[in-house]
Parts: sequence; structure tokens; C-alpha cells
Amino acid sequence: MADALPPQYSPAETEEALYRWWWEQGFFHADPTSAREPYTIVIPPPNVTAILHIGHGLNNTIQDVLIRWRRMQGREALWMPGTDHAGIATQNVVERRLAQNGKTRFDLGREPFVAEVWDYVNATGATILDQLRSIGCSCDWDRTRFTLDEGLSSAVREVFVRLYEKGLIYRGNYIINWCPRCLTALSDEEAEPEETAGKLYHLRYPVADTDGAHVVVATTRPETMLGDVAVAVHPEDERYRELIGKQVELPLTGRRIPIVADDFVDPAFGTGAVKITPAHDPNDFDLARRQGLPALSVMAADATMGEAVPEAFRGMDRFDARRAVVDAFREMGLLEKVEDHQHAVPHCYRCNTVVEPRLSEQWFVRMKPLAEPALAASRDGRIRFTPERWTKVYDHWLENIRDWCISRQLWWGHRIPVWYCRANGCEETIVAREDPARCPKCGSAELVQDPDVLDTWFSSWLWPFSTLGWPARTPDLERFYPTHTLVTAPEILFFWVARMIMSGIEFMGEIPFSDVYLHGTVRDHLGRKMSKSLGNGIDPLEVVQTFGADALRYTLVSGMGVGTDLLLNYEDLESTFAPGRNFANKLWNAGRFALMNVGDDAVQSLEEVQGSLEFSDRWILSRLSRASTEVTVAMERFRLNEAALAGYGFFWGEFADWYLEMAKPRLRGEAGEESRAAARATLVTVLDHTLRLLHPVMPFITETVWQRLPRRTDPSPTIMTARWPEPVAAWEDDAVETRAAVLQELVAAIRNLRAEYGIQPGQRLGIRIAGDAALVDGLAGEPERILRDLARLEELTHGGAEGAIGASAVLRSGLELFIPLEGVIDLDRERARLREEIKRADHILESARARLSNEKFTSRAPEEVVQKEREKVLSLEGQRDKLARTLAALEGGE
RNA sequence: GGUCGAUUAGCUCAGUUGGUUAGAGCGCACGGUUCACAUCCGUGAGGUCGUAGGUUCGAGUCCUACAUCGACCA
Repeated sequence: MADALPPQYSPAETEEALYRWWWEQGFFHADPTSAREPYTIVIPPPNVTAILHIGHGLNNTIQDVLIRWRRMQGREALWMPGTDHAGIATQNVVERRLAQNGKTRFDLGREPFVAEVWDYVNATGATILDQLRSIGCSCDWDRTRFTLDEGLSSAVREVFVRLYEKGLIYRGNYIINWCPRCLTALSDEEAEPEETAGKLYHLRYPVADTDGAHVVVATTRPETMLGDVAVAVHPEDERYRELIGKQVELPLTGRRIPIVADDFVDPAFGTGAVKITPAHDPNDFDLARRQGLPALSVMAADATMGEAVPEAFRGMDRFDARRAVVDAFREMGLLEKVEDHQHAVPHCYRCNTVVEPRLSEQWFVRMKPLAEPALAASRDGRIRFTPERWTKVYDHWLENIRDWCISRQLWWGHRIPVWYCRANGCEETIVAREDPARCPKCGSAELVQDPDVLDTWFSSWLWPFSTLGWPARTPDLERFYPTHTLVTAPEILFFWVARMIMSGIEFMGEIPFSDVYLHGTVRDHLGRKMSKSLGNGIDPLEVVQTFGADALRYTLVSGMGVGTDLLLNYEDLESTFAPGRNFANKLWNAGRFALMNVGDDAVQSLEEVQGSLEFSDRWILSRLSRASTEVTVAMERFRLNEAALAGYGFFWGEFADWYLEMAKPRLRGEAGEESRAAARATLVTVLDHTLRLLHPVMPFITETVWQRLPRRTDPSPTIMTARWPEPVAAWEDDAVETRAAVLQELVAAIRNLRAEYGIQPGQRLGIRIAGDAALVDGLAGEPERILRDLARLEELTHGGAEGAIGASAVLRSGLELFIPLEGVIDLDRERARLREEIKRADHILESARARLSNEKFTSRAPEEVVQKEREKVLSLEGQRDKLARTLAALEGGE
């Protein structure tokens, strides 16, 4: 079996079949009746029309690493998958498809259009979930949910009715953010400010009944002046005090409007006089209400100028109207000046159209009462954010929360469960869990349902419990709520995370999760966000196809520092994903080597060979135990990159580079049968544990190799549910590790000198070693054999060099190394090299001695630190002296 | 305008509570057909840790200011 393994790992051939096997065997499924402690993650549901991009790749890899890790730790791990109906986004996609045939949704009508969207969603909606499978996500697919499923829809209704009954949902006429392209209201969060280089227009409004006097107002949106109902100034502004109560002739309109005083006006901004357009600006709306001023809407839904404006402007697009109004002012001599002005203009987060503040009747959620308990949850630490700094952002948002506009003038989504009675004289509003047949007040059947749908986020804020069956009290809900970790990007902290916390507390009486892990954004090597329009994206599926899912996952996880963005070069995928690809190949080959060398004979357990374990066995077991601690601690702290790197460093840098090399002769039987048995047992044990440590990050290749191990210590049929490796205190051995460090330094030093003097790698050398007896003794036995093998030595003798010609080195451990190289060595070069070494030592010594001679240091620094510094000086002095003696001998010897 | 973050090797990043002779991967240079892997092995070069101050016996790490880039909120 083992020798059937090809020399290179080919992910394409193994991953898909392996995934199918996991799935069919039910390893992804979480059992609510299990006695194990649950661990739950709910997926941030991707848009149902989305296709996988690298950001999803990162987000879901992180979740999969966590869920696989906890599953191995013995938790009943549930990763709840699903998709979001994504109201505006999905409707836009289908509308674009209609537009290709020259049609609009209005041509179809509401019901046929919604049917069309369902067709589209049913045909393509599972795409992204399939794609998640190809990167290895171990979601519980049996539980896959969609925000428009029947169950989730009834949750939405339940919530709407409860909030309405509690007085937390109301309907009213207010200024909301309006997208004139999507033709719907948006929440404040959905209107994204974008820094724009705009203009500030200073317009002159003639003061009525005066001789040419005027006030100058400054505005970025001159077209709205057609809807002005007043000019406001600060009551204490000396410049305008006399004008308060007078009127201005509003140009172009023939209307007279008052000059009013209001504290809201900032005398320092612009001219200190502000035009008031209540129907098109939220601040003006508030001011108008305070002052009892009317609101005059001058724009239609599509942001063309409406009926209320002079004929010349009617039907004009808002930006054309802006130019026309400015031109008209210029012609009338009423344009004082135009300044460049940098300001933030809100854009629709779905179509990027400039959002227009618009006065309209919408449904709102009163947020203050919901926000307070959510704020308490972060303040008292029941909910922790990683990185921690997001706590402040979250708190700040909740402290300044505004009501949530939840109605959308769309057709795709949850219809608002509100009916209006149209019977004569009855104006009953009915809010109900079940569709009503008759008006409860007058009995009429003339009921009309509110045409609007709810904000998409009004269903996704219920996700952590609606997916588990709420409002029904299902076993799943009892078992898996509250969930544990939420993994997402900071962009949806307000949209989604904060609202889930509010709804969880309100409807479940309990926070929905205890940890929020916010990861960074994947960007290109120039730091730009990856986007379709820039063409700088990386297709995760292409990466999976070329390098394998494990390579993708390792590269993403190891590169993702906590709280930092991940920069990847899309122009050179080869080099971008090299870390993951190379590591996957290393795992494959080290595994392959181990399997080939262990062969098919029975492998004994570690206990059975306990008495014959050698130095190298004890060393690698000690290191393994420490690596287990390191990986686990890093995982617990959400430092997945550290966990991945620790696993990598152990597997490649210690197990493959050193242990396997040390064990080769023993595996060949050159050290006898007992030694071989011990090496085989150790090799298999360490590989077994290490594969498990790496499994969360590299699930496919670890399973593939693990399945072939001739002996496993865990009865699980899959590595997915094999026990997570715990550190083993009995394996940890400081003395062995110290001896190994000395040995490794020695090997490295010999290799260095070989390279320095261009000695053939195959040429066997004789060396001398001198130094502290304890150190030298520590090399006796297996270490010496290893030294001979790894450094390719012919002869190893103890004692000084005694004036012989050769290369020498003094190691940090204090050991002196001498390689007799008469005739090979360039003496000038050797002397220069030694002088360089001495200089280096002197340099470090200088600063260390200075520190020690500073009385303040010795008296104030902790004893431990001072002691360490003394030891450093002693060691360096020793090294320096030895180097100096060697140099002197070489100089004298000439 | 406010808040927060980043700035360490050519590139991408680690560097826990201040105390090591500042690390890794990629790239680069040199050398390698030893029967796991050239997606590899060995060796090496490369850093006044953004700038200027400060606190401290001691600063990549803490404080202040500035510069550059970025995010979020007004």
C-alpha cells in the first residue's frame, strides 16, 4: 500500500472523494441527544445568488478550523449553514436578467416576478454551498436553512408582531434614505458615505421688501432650493439678528419664505445662514417640525424633479436640475461663489447610486430599548470581541443608536404582516401572525396587505435561533442555543452582529453567542480591496483546483494575523500559495516516507517500547508535547495563524528536518531490532498526533495520511473525530532538549564550515571537540552517532587542536569545534573569519558589560535578569577567549 | 471634524505582561542526482524596528507629537 503512494500529492484525486465519504458517513452531523458539551457556530449566511470569493474562503476556513478543532476536543460540534435571500441584491440580479430582454419587473407584475426570482434561486441558489464543500467546510448540511424558508418566515412574523404589540414597531412619515435606482427606502447603515470632491454653492436670496439686500446661503445640493420653506440663522448671530422674522423672495419659485432663528444652525459653517428643505434633509426636517414649517417635496421617486417645481425644471434629473438651478442663479446675478468642497455623500450599498434623503411613510423599529441590554452584554463581558478594540466601536454604535427603517419597497422578501381595512369608515390596521380574512373591528373582508417587504437584515438578525427552529422550542434550540463563536468581517458589525445580539436577548432571553471573532479583509498586494471591476480578485476554486484546498486553507490561515488584513498577490498565484502548497507536499512526503519505512509489520505501542526509547525518540516526544500546548493555546486565543505556524514549524522544522533524519539508520535496522522497534513506534505515534494537530487547518491531506497509518491510538474511523492531542507531561524532558540543542548547533556549525570552505558534501571529515565535560558527555551514545551521520564524519575525537591547521568554531554552548583541514583551508580567510567572530562577540560584550557596570541596573532590575546578563557575559567571554587563542595560534603558526 | 488601526529584511507578516545575540515564509546568492520530497536539502547575505522627543536601570514593545497609509463614525 505504502509504496503505491506517488511522490507528489495530488489533491484533485483525493479531496472530492474524501469529502463525499465524510458527508455520507454523517461526520458533519450534530446530534441534539448527545451527552457531549455542544459547540455551535452559525455561518454568516452568504447571499443566495453569491458565488464564492476569496473573502468567503477566508471567513469559512476560519470557521471550519474552529469547528473541526472543537469537534476533535469532544464537543458536539454544530456548524449551521445556510443562505440569505438578500432582498435588494437578488431582486437586482433578476431585474438585470429581465432587462436583457427589454423588460422590467413592472411588465411582469408582482406575483410573476417573485415566481421568476424563486425559479432563479432554486436553479442557482445552492452554488455557493457546493463551493464551500470544495474547500472542506464541515457544515451540518442536513440543517441547511434559507432566510425565506417557512420556519424562518414564521420567526420573522412572530418577531414583527411581538415588537408591534410591545410598541417597538411603528409606522410614520420621516426622512429616510432613498435609493432612486432601487426605488426603495434604505436603513442608515445601507447608505454608505463616500468621500466626494463636491462643490459648495453660495446662493443669494433677496430679502423681501428691501432695496437689494440679500442673505447668502451655502449648499451642496442647489436643486433642493426649489423645496426651501425657510432660511435659518443662529439666534445669537449678530450678522443676521435684524433679519429674523423677515422674509426672502425665493428665486425661481415666486414664493416668499421666512427667516427663522434656530440653535441648530452652526454660525461658523458656510455663511451662517442655512436654507431649510424639510422634505429633503433630515436636519431640516427636524428643524421644520420644531418651527412648525411645512414640508414641500420637489422630487419624484426616481429623483427627477416633481410637480411642485417651476415648469422649466419638471421631469429633470436631479443632477441636471442642479446645473440648471446654478445656471439660472448665475444669470440672475444671484450666484455669489462656488467653492470646492470635500464631503461624504451617501451611496446605496447595493447599486452605488447616490442616495436621496426622502420624506416618506415607512415602518420603523424603536431601537433604544433593545440596545440597552445589548450594551450591557459587552460591558459586563458576557460577549467578548476579538480583537478587543471592536468592543468600543460596538458600544459607541449602540450608545448612539437610531431607529431602524425596516420597510422596503421591493417585491422579493418577507411581506410585512400588516393589513389595512378598506371598508367605509373603518381605518383599522391589523398586525397578525396569520393572514386575517376579515377585519376584527368591522368584519369587512376588504383587507389590503401592506405592499412592502422587510429589510433583509430583519430576518438575518434572528439567524442564531430561527435556524434552530424558533419560535418552536425544538430539541435543537434547547441544545445548541446559545451558540459560541461568531466569525465575520467588521463590515457587518452593525448590520448583523449587533442586531443579532439585540434580538437574541429580546426573544431568547439570552445572548446569541459569547465570542465574536472579527477577521480582516483580503486585499491585493497593493492593498486594494479585491473587486470584480478592478479584476484583482483571486478565485478560490481555481486555487483549490491547482494547489488543493489544504494549500488554500493553510495559506489563508497562516497569513491572517489577528486584526490585520491579508494581502495576496493575484498576479502570481504560484508564489502567493507556495507556503500552503509546499507544506501540503511536505506532509505528503514525510508521511509517505514514514509509511514506507515502517512497512507492513506490526507496530508496537509506545508503552511497549518504553524501555528502549532512545535520545532522539525522547527528544521528539518532548517537542511534540510542547507543540500540542502551543497549538492549543493559540487556538483558544483565536490566533489561528500562530496555531498553523506552530504546527508547521514542528512538523517541518523538527519532525521532518531532524527526527526523520536521525531515525533513518535505525529504521533500516542498522542499530538493531530493538532500536528499530522503538523508532517505528515513536515515528508512528508522533505522526499520528501531529496529523491530528494539523487536521483543522489541512483536513484532506491529514486524513489521507492518517488513514494509512499502520497503528493508530484512536479508535475513531476518521481523523475528524480523533481526540485532539493533549500535551503529555511525561514526555517533556528539558535535559534531552538541551542536549539536542547542543547537538543541533554542532551539526549546523560543521555544515557551515563545510559550506564556507567548499568541502564536498560527500567528503567524510574528522573533527575534534573540546569543552565542558558535561556537554561533551551529553553527546555520548546516540547523539554522537547522529552527529556522525548528519555531519558526515569519519572520525570524532575529543580534545584540543594543539596548533594543527584547520577551521575552528566556538559555539554558544561553549563547545569548541576543530576540523583539521591542512591544505584545504585558506589561512587568511580563516583568520579573517575568526577576527570577524571576535569582533561580533566584543560588540555584544561591550553593551552587556556596560549594563552590568551600571549600578542602577544591578540594583533595580530583577535578580533573574541580572543573573542572565552575567551568564551571558561569562559565556561570551569564554567564547571570545577561545576564539582569540585559536587566532593567536594561527598567527603564530605562520 | 471625531474615534480606532497600521508603519519591523526586497515582498507578505510574527514578535504575548518592557529584559534573547529581533524571527518566519516567499524572493535572492552559493553548493547539492545520499534510495520521502528539486513543491526538496544544506549554507549564506539582507533590519540604526516610520520620524522626533519622553518615561525607565533597560523601549520593536509604554507615553506625546508629527508624517504616511487605511478603516469606521459624524
